[in-house]
Amino acid sequence: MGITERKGRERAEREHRIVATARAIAEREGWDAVTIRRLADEIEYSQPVLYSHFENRDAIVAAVAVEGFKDITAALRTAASESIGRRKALENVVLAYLAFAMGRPALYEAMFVLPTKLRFAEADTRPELQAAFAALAAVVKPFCTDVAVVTETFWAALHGLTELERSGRIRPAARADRIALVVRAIAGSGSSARARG
Amino acid sequence: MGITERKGRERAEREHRIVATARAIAEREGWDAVTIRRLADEIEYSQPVLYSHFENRDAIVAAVAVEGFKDITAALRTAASESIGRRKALENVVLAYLAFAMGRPALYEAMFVLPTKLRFAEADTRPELQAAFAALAAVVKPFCTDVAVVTETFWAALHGLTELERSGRIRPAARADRIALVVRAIAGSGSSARARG
DNA sequence: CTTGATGATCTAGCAACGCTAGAATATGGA
DNA sequence: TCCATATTCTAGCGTTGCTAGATCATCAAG
Repeated sequence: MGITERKGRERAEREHRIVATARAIAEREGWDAVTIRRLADEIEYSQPVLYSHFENRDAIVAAVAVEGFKDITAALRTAASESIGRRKALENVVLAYLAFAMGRPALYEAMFVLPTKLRFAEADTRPELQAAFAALAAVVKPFCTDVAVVTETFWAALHGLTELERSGRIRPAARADRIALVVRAIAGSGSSARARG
Repeated sequence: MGITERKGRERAEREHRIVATARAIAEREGWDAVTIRRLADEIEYSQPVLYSHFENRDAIVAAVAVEGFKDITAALRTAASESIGRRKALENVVLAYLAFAMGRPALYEAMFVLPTKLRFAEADTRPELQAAFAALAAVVKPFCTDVAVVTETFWAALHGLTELERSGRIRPAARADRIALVVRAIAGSGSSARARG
């Protein structure tokens, strides 16, 4: 009797459709357009059904954010693995990070700007978030001893560059210069402590 | 016949009260609590009066943000001027920036996080915003040639550190280490190009 | 002083929001 | 066939930003 299983699958699939629809609307029209009524319309169920899946609207945004962390982790890992040499890896990860943020502004917004209860750097941190952090740490590690601190600061620089550029507070034209600055700050200007990998 | 002038003064004073009230509510209870009805209540006028001063709610938030930029400019200037030596000035400005952001989260949110039409790095940039940028540039200038690029990157790092720590994504305990890292990245680890001031 | 126009202010209400109580419907075992 | 359970829906509450149209105060002209 796979009845319960079938119901469970259908339920899981519906939940996935909610998240996918929310993400699609947000990326096309912004998060303001993602209303419970609109989502209910698009998945062809009434509004209360959404609340049997998620506690409230924020929980839906958070679910999209978690998807975003999976995606960015994959993007950063690819950027690192396709690079030759640790310095190039560092640089390509920076480029990949900014490309991700600029290319999917709504997704990035869900991950970092909108009020969320997702926590980092704590015991209950979700694995998706830890994985993203680890992907950043991987390319930083060859250049330092205190990996955690450097990764956090590195990440802060990337996030700051993203937000300030996205809100028009720093000059887009100077992006490459700023990136070079960050890379040099971590990898050093000359050949680093040990020779190139 | 100062009638028109008196009316103008009263109007300006009422506008100031709106902004001050919005800021006060936001800092005490968060921006969600800043509703048009609430503001109308507190200034003892009806709601449409607010719309004779500001186009919409966002414009009120923006007005508070501009006040915030004046405040942070003052804080950064003080931190710099009270420091002995350019490296200490840089370090104290970093501390002042983070103290400002952490001490007035709602104000900082209005300045950087909430959707605003305030622009930077453009012709129509408001003087308050330029002044804040200049205050950061002042302490960076002794350590580099391309002041604009370094200031933008410096600012991005500060903003990133602020946001990631405020949203619980990096460890508060490691703040001092991260700050040291940023300061060293700009000022250099040993004595900088020229001797200390 | 009265009148009429102008501008300032208010009352009342619209449409949309997140969310939920309670009715209606479908499901599956006795 | 009947009932209990679980699922889904209808309808609506309270709140939001914002606005049309009524009301009121002000002041120059007659």
